[in-house]
Amino acid sequence: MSRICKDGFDKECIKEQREFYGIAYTQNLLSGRWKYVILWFLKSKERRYSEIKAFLGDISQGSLTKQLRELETDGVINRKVYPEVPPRVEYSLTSKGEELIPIIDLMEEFGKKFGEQVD
Amino acid sequence: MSRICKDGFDKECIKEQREFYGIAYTQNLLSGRWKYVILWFLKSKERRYSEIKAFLGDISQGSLTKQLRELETDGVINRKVYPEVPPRVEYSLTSKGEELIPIIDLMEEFGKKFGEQVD
DNA sequence: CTGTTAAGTACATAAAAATGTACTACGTCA
DNA sequence: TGACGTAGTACATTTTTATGTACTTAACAG
Repeated sequence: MSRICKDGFDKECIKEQREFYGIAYTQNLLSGRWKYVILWFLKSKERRYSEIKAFLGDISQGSLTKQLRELETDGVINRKVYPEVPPRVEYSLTSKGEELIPIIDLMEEFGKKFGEQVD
Repeated sequence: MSRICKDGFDKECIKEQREFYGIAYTQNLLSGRWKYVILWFLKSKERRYSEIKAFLGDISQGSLTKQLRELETDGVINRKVYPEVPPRVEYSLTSKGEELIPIIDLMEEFGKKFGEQVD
């Protein structure tokens, strides 16, 4: 998913005057090959970096880190680092992130309804 | 937004076994720089190609046509051609597309709530 | 006969996003 | 001393998306 604004959501980029400011903001936040799935996975409980990576399977480390950083920057996930060796980092939804759950749920429902018809 | 599968949603690409099949399907359907906004714009009524283009403003013809074709292929919008000259083409949501409205609405709500804090 | 119009198409190019490979840090275990 | 494991970083490269420019079609107005 390409962001409407390449680097974060720039209010100069999509002027507030534009009627579609709302969806544009949200879609920007969620644009990225894996973000929906990551959020979906964090929905039930906090997860370690390695768990997320294993769950997604095909994602590269660089990409995963990037997506997580963006989600963190956008305030939808928390990153908690445990000062241990080897390192342990746990990701969880913030309260803002929790508010995305209804959207994720509807999307899953929609996908289940229409996606599997193709089988 | 990058599609999880480059060319449509290939069930070989994301195996059904995967728990995240549902959201993956939906996010695939909606991945594209302008799709959410296009659907949002079609929400209230059918629109002509030129209206959509004018509304989006910055989109190129090629991109717009591509996004519309994908949405059509995925069955969320209808394309009605009037055999006139100059041509007239009207786009509208299909019933499947209508089912995306609640998602669009929630996203807009979320965006309005969190997006404008940045002002 | 020529210009105008809407909705495209075709193709080369640019920009953005994702990937692969290699490399790091640091305590612990043997 | 040296390998192990987690969560990264760096950077070059590939893949995917989006863009820009030019061209098309056919009826109608002048």
